[in-house]
Amino acid sequence: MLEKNYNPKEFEEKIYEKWEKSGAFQPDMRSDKEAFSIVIPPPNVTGVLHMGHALDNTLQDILIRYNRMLGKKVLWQPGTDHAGIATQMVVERNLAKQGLTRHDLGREKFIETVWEWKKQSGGTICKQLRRLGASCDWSRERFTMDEGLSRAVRKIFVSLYKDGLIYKAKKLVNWDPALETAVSDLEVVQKETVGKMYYYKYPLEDNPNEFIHIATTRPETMFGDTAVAVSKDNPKLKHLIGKNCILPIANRVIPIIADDHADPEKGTGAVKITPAHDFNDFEVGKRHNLPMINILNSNATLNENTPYAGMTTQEARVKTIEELEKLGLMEKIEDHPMVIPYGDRSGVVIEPYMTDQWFVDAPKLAVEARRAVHDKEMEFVPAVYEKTYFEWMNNIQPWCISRQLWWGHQMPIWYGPDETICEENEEEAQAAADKHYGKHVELRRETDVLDTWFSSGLWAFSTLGWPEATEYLKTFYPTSVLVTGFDIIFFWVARMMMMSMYMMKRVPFKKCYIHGLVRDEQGRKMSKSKGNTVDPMETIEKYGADALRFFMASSETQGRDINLSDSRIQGYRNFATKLWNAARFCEMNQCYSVKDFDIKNVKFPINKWIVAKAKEATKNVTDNLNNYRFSDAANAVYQFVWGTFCDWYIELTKPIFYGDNDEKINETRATAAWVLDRILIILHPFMPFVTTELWNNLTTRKVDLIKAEWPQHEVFGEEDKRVIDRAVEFISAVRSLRAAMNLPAVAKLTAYVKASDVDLATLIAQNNLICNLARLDKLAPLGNMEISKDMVQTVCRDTTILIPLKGVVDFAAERERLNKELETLNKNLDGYARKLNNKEFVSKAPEKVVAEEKRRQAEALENKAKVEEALARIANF
RNA sequence: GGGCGCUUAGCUCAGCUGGAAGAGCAUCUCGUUUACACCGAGAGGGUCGGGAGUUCGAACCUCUCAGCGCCCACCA
Repeated sequence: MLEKNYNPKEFEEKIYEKWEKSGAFQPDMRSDKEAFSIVIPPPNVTGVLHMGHALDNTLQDILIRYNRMLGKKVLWQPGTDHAGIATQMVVERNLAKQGLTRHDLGREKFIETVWEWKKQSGGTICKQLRRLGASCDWSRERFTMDEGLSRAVRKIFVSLYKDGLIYKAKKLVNWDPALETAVSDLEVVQKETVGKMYYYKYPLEDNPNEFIHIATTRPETMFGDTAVAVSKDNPKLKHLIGKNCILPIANRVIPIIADDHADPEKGTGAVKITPAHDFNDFEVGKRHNLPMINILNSNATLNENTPYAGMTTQEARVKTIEELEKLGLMEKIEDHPMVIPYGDRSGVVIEPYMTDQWFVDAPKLAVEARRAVHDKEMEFVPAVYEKTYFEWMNNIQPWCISRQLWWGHQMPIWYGPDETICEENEEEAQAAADKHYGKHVELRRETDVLDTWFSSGLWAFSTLGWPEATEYLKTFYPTSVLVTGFDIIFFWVARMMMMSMYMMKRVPFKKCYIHGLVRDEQGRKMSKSKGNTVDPMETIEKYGADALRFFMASSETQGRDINLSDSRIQGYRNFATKLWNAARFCEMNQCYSVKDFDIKNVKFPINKWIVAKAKEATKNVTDNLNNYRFSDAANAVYQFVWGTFCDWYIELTKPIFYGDNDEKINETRATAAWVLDRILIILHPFMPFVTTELWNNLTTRKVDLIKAEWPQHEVFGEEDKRVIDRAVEFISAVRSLRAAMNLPAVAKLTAYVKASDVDLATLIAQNNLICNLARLDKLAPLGNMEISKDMVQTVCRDTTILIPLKGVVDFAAERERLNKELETLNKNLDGYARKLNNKEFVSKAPEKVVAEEKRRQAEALENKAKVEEALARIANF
């Protein structure tokens, strides 16, 4: 017996354990069925589940479960990411609590500590994914720093290097002074701020009483100035080109050069050039072969190339201004709106910084990655995201992949006395070096590690065993679909495309489903600092994982952000309760007691009706899932379960179950059980827990629900829905009339019906059902009976329903009701007439549309006549 | 500056190929019934941001105006 109440806590975790233990998540490799695979976007190994994960993984699990039920060979490949910067930061923060830095430990010991930390806290998010119901094949769990994946990283690195697609260069890069590492363009976030614009002047060398006027937001960088630029088209300043000026404080002579970077309209028209600390100036410096003076230490304090060595940039700025004022060179300071780059992890100001770094030739790799999407080898869903993808790929810059961190894949680069060697391991590197030099030489390994996204870029094939030609790789690559958020398109999707096209010559996934962000109830972005985050674990605790999942699915309309809504999640918990109670109803009525009943043989109208509706709902869910229309799919099940099965079918079965027609009872029991099973099947991908619990408790089963067959190509005929559809409409019409007339539910009424012979017969045949649900004691043909003024009337299609009220009719109210009805009818009739009198409409619109319009007009005319009749009847009361 | 979206019921949002405007929540009225009050029945509520155009027909296509948002680049 089912418990009286739906209580997800009772069974969700138990069910999951059973699934996992039974190997239900593992593909049957012996099967020759079509393969379906998804690689999970690997969460940070030390991360905890947030609502974004809940959405992302719910969608994946729906696709995985659906395809598994379709009988495919299904793999959901799970794993975690070492998340270089993020993880290193966490561990360093922990060390800081003990007053230690990573340097106190040294590289080796520090890395050991990180592994230790990973061991401790690394499992959290995977446990949480289990709680959500994610049916990943955990036996294949991978980690981006696993031996196998590390080997893949080294192999592809060497390959790229030898193909000239990885190179080292001294370039200006984004430098994070807190982490003391280079970061990529994508890891820099630009923030609007109100800063200051400083106007001051540099004296000319040949006449110190003449000046060139400068405007800058960063006066402290002047010690790195190696020129001042003006535009050759600047009539006011071009006479200065070729002269020199004196850099105050430093007292260094620098040239005034002509360069179009200097916009006559901006600032003073003259711009100081600091090639080592500004991306534009760097380009100018290259054009004019200017010296590049680095003025910063790696922690962004000023270095000995400046008079203010050791000061922070802020301190140096204050000092510089003071000095300039003393020298009488300072002119004015204005507020100035500007954008300042911050590190997305560290949150500190990013400095353009000249260092040796390693780059991937992304522009070259982008060519194939672009083509594959262009040729639809990989398709974005929704398709608009390919515009974002192309836009970025078309403007792609070399990708800085070296990080001056300790936690990550150390680059497989060794330096000999004057040679750089790239091999997969030390032995090979040594051998190559020895051969090159003709003797044994000492090698020094590059200390930089790789950007985390380098190894994630290989995820689609490295997790499947590459570089080995494994069975899994052969079977599941390319994967079927990648599900991720739009914020990851550049970081990950694009990199995976480039890496996969380069190494595998095939796309990593055939489809890429992009979803939006989960926001808070007011549509604001969730963030810890705002304090508006909601922990999915708490939601699951409160409403169950199924409710949260269903919320995610039903809210997911392609590509749009989702606003979290507690009331909606609660609503889906209620939905699960509703289903639970419907199942209890079936249980109480011994629906599962009927053996050997073939659903193809149903005879009775309500059963034929619900079978047809169930098939319709199934098709609806199937079609929508096939098109990644999660909300439509979820809503189709919801609507069928609650709106059709519970609200109508169960109500319709009651008079049968409470009656004494055994044949009817038996067939209805069997049908109810069949429909409930069908519901459990099509709802399972969305709500795997409650459906499984019910599946297992209602009767003994030959198959587990997780592997139950998804109904496809059903051969039995299209059952007649018309009879019950008519009854439903009829009942609704009577109920509506009762409510409008304020008739108490206890009052049993008689309804007389005027309709065509066919309709009449149809309705009378369902007499029992209709009377029960519409609270009538009698349903009879009007026949030749005279319509009295005491009858209230309503129309439903071409059927007129008349209910005698024996003196209780409030004629004024009734007149008002009828008049209102008449008004609507007239309005509609105007519309029909306007259309049908329009010759163009009649001649140009498809025949079907015209016919439908005519039918509506005829029906409305008929109804109008009936209403007018009724009004006439009570005119004098 | 470049790109991409959004504006539909009080709220949050659906509406896929143009053919009588939908859901959930909220609101109002009423509740006979052992599946369910985490419930049932009924109802109200929309010039589909403004304007113009294409079309027999526009929430949907085109143009335009207004407001909002996101991404990328840049601002001495």
